[in-house]
Amino acid sequence: MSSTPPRRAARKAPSERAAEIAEAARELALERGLAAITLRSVAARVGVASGLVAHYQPNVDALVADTFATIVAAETAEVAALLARLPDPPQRLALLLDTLLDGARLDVTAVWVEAWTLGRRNEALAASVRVQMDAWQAVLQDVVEAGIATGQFETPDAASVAWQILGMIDGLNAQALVRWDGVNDRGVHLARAVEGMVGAARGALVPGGLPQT
Amino acid sequence: MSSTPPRRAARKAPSERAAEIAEAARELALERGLAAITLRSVAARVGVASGLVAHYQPNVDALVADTFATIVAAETAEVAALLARLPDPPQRLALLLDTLLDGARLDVTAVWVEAWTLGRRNEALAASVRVQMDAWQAVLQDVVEAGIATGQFETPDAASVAWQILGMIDGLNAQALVRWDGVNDRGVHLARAVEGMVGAARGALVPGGLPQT
DNA sequence: AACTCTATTGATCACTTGATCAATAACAGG
DNA sequence: CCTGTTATTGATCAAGTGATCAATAGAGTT
Repeated sequence: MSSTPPRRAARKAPSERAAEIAEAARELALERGLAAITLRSVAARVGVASGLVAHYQPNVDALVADTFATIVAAETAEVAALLARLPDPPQRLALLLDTLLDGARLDVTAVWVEAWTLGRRNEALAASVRVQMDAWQAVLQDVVEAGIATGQFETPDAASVAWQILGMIDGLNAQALVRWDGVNDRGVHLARAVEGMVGAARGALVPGGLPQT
Repeated sequence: MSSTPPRRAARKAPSERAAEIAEAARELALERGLAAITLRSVAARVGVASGLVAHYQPNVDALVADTFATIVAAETAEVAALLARLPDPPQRLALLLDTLLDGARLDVTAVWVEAWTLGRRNEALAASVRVQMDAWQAVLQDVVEAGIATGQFETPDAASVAWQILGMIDGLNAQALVRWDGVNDRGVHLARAVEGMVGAARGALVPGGLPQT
């Protein structure tokens, strides 16, 4: 019948507590957005006083920026790891498009979109956004350049094309955030568009590999 | 040497004052974002007491939603009017892409992106966003269908392609909001991608009309 | 000129936020 | 067993928010 268990949180090693705080902030961001990260909300989730959260971060802006970076870097690494297993550049690109459009990461997309806006008033976050965008672009550029090397792609400016593809993916995902219905064959349309941009053969990027049963 | 001019704002017709408030909110949104719309900030800009702003709107959420709609509807109408002067569908589509990517409307893009996020907590705004997205999509679908009618485009699903193009434009513009550099030939790449999606002839959508001097 | 309607005020309330800091208590090392 | 370090607390501050409403005063009508 003990109503409120222990009144004081167990003392932990700084690194451990810092990790708990980071994890709580991450969950909050994915569930309710970056704007839901406040000293009190994070503290409550960890089960700790608000002052402790402040103790571990110079300010809230930094916590938001770090949280954004953590979430997005994990996504980038995850997708990059997926791609690394496929040797063929067109297959890699097809898998990338397919994976990013499958709707399984809409919570991350919401974080991206929010970061674009919040970055206007949070310089640390803005810097983080630029870093993470560069990382994504690098992943894409790698694939495009690999395809050029094998002769399966042809484009004079892999970097620009990579940026372009990234922008398209972001836009389509942001759209999916607001409007699910109305758009059919998102993957197919995008694949077709990207084929044109990288100079791949028609159908080379069709998601499911070979069409038809 | 009169320090504070008139202490009380001149009494005006409700419709006139409402228009002033709407205009002030619009300017604030374009300059500092939708989040900068508060009872006090709008009131200060109009030169009026905060209570008066509240008097003209049921709540702040509604003012934000209305402001968003005003800004975006004006953009849509402006671009639609531009297009109406060109008879040829490929030319219309090329002009549309070129216009939306020219960077002259980045403030509006910022409002769009912010609305996607704020819509999560402001139902009126979310509804407004859906309406305005539909309006944009309709403009695009019109052009695509016109091209199909003349035989210059060929695609089985004009509606989906229109959504897709819209998503791509939004994404590229959002990207430009954060990163200006690094991306060359945005218009050309997008034109190439869209040509593929609508089934237009290669080069049919190149911005400047005929390439080369 | 008196009157009525209502646009306008601005003080006020309840809340939320980030930040600060003296006080407390748990742990480690001597 | 003591003692010093520091993780942790929670009250507190100032700032900002949306909303409310009695009081005020301007303008049109009679």
